[in-house]
Amino acid sequence: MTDPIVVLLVDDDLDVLGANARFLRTNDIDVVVAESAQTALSRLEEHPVDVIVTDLRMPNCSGLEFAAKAREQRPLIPIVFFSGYAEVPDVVAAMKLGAVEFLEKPIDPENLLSVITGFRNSHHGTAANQRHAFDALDHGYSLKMRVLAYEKYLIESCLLQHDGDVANVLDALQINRRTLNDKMSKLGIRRDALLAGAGRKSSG
Amino acid sequence: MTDPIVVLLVDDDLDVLGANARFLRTNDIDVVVAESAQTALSRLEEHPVDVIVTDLRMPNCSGLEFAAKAREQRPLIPIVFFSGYAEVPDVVAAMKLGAVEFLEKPIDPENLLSVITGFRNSHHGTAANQRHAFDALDHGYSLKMRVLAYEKYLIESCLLQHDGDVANVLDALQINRRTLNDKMSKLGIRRDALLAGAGRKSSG
DNA sequence: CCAAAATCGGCAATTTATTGCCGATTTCAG
DNA sequence: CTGAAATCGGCAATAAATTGCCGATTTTGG
Repeated sequence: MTDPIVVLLVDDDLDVLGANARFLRTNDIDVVVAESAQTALSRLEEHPVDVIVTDLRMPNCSGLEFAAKAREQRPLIPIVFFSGYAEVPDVVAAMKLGAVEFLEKPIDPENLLSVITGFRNSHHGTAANQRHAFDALDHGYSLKMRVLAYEKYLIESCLLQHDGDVANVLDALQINRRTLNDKMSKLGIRRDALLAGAGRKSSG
Repeated sequence: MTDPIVVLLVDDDLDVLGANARFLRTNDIDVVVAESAQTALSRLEEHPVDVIVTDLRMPNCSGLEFAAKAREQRPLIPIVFFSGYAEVPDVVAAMKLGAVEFLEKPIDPENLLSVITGFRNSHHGTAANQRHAFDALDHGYSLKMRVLAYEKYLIESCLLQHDGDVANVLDALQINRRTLNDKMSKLGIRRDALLAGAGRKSSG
């Protein structure tokens, strides 16, 4: 039995918020709730959140603004939006921001659950932010070197995201197991050291 | 400014198709038209297309299916969808497939033009908008795809930096000329279009 | 127009990467 | 400790990328 998934659920409608939280909890999801973007940002600092599920439309601060700020704290965290009156531009903006899913209100609880648990197995949505940091070390090396460095970065990120579960990494990267092992060897990626260094997710 | 951008415009409504094509052509866009997904795939083989602009809903083959097939031929080509009755799941699916933009019908021609020329301008300087297309591929794509996207980005940047001088690029990237040509062909990089878009610096 | 230089694609030899199969080792739960 | 599951590396067949050489085409400069 692995650690439960921690979901940060954000909705200004307290009835809906409570109902969804209750449903997720009965399905072994660890739910942290917030009724506003501001509260949610505080919760994000306090708890080791794995997935953010947020309403797009909220009174003070829109879901998009909240997502942008949340990304500053947690660049790699998957964000799921939901909304009842989403216009196409809203959806496009959310997806460009790196949303991994966009659900329509009213939410089908079973669907939400399957989306959330889906991340445990195949984790989509690598953040764009992290690559920006990566790009900094660019100039002066050969194409092959830079591409290899990028490949190394991608594999390490994916390994970390999947908590070292090789089978999941193979699925996410769509790569042969033997090939992954060869690449890791050649690129000097050590799975055990990576996990030890990251200090597996646990209590926070 | 000979041949800035080649756009493959796909729409089963021939009136709309013709009108949009005409408008783009009067604005120095090289437009290849197709009234079906099947025709579009053939056009894609015949012409050096830079951007695909396609209707989401078409009789035989939906825009999503077409986009998936088009990606097999040209994995990194930017795709812009438009649709009049788009549901949220459609938009989400399109964005996950790597769409760079999603427009609503009726199309504002000026808006379409600015989206398309946005790609051209992106070739200037640090390729900010190009990065968008590049980032879009990050959602659940294979390691190979992501590495190819990065390789394309590096080659294009280097070409621009050296003002299209292939000999300098070979030296900078430490790569064989034959290999560079193969990669450019495979990745859909066209030196002339790249330089036309960036507006070649004349001297020094 | 010509001539020189640069760019590009076809082809085949060479090198490298990918993959499946085998068993060895490690990890994990009881 | 024991058995089951997961991970890893060696090896060889296959697939793909890289490279040099050839000439064709395009661009540059008179």
